Amino acid sequence: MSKEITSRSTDYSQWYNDLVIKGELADYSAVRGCMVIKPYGFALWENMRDVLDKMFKDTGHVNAYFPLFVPKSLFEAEEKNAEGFAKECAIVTHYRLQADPDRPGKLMVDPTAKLEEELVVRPTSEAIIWSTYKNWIQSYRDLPILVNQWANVVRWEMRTRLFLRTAEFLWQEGHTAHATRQEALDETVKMLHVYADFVENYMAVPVIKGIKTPQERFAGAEDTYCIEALMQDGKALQAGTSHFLGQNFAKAFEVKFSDRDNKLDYVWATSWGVSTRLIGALVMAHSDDDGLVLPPRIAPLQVVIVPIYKGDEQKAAIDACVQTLVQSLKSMGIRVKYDDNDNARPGWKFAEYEMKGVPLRLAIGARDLENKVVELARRDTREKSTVPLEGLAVRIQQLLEEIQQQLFSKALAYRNEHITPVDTWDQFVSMLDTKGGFMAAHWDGTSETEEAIKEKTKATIRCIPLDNKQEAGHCILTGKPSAQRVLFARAY
RNA sequence: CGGGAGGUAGUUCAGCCCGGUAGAAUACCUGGUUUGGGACCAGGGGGUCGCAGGUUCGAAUCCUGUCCUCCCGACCA
Repeated sequence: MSKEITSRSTDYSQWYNDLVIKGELADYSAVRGCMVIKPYGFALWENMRDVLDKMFKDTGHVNAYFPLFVPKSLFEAEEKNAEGFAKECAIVTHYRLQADPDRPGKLMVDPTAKLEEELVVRPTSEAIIWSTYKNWIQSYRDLPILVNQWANVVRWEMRTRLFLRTAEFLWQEGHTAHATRQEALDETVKMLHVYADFVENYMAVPVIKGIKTPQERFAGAEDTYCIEALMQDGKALQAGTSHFLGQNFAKAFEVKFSDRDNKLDYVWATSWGVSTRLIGALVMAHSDDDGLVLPPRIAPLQVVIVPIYKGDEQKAAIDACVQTLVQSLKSMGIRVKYDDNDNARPGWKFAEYEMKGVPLRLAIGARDLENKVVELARRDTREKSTVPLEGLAVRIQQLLEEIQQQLFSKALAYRNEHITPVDTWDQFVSMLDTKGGFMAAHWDGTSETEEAIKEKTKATIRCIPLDNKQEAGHCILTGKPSAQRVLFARAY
């Protein structure tokens, strides 16, 4: 039919696009590199956002909102940060349009409405936020500041991909200010763990927690911590980052505080973020050639019920039975939909909800009603079974939990199988090409070698895992001594 | 930004080479029969052919420009 999906083996990229478009997560838009997030995709984002937001609040953070625009002079204050983002900034230079005298009915930029100072559309908000924190902080009593903002940002990427890299995307960015280096470091690591907790336990995507090399570090950070996930095509995806910013932004924006001994010092900072890119990770981690597979804890719909009937009489009997079931499911907090739309037949609905990744599907017909059973189908395993109506709601609740665990276990097994220790250059190259995934390899610790490896293989160091095992060895490229293995992969 | 492909009905596409007033499937609307894996019959509506210029008696078709998308590459906290 018109909704066929390209298989992963035929064309992985096209498969991904098909899922996003045909699964109705998002659409292309009239704006280069920008997508429309459709209601189903946005419902998914809302679920993710709500869980994360609660986690942030449970760890003492509060939400605020800062402007979309950053005056250029503020933006350039922290030089490394500005330099890192300069190539992908959208700039507002004018504030008015006027009728175009040469083209009736058309508009042109009013050349007299040029801004004194250009405004940068935020690619990240450190600058505007730290220029504000300057006014909020005078004493150690004003610290810490633990603020998060849910916002959109713009990065003018050369090549975009739905969810994975769009010119505009939604995210949250935490920006915290602390009195001591240690406190800021603790916060950086704490939020990394929050992210890992969320991605693993709600999205069912296993991640490796680690530190970026200087080469891959956030512009303006002293250290960048990250969580790295593995996709089904063997490429890695950076799923979230948490940055220890040191005193860089405090110095750039002159944010000082008096400590207990009345000595002035610069404030210590962190920032951390995850974005709608996580949806891309989710899609690529679990889905199959029949469509999306969504983990129950964040699936917009957890259960769909499809009636099968001949005539109004049967329909009415099924309605009555389903109504009770729906009520008990809803009372347990389960997101359920009874799809009794008469325009689509059962087979069509089955295919549709499989495409959309609904974890559980119930089919109930007159035959089932007589036997007091329903047909229960799992999206993840495609298993179908006939189960009694008696105690169904509880069983569904358990099953959703089981599916959640199963998805994680499966993804974890795949991920673990794809961390390959390699000891020679030939092995490194051939495993990258044939198997993919992470290569655990020795590296001499220099940016030059890292760059050379990237140039030769397109593989980058995804991270140095936290609590990494120390082990003497030799760099796979240069043969120089190395104290530990780091994780290389080709990445999105 | 470089290379390749593409934009025609809501959607997927044919028509373009060789200019002559726009087509299929599907979706949609109406009525009926249906309903346990993407139903069937009958009738019906829907497109200034991405946009802007140009050539021509005449442009979906030829030419120029421009916008948007996809794939590969470069770039990318």
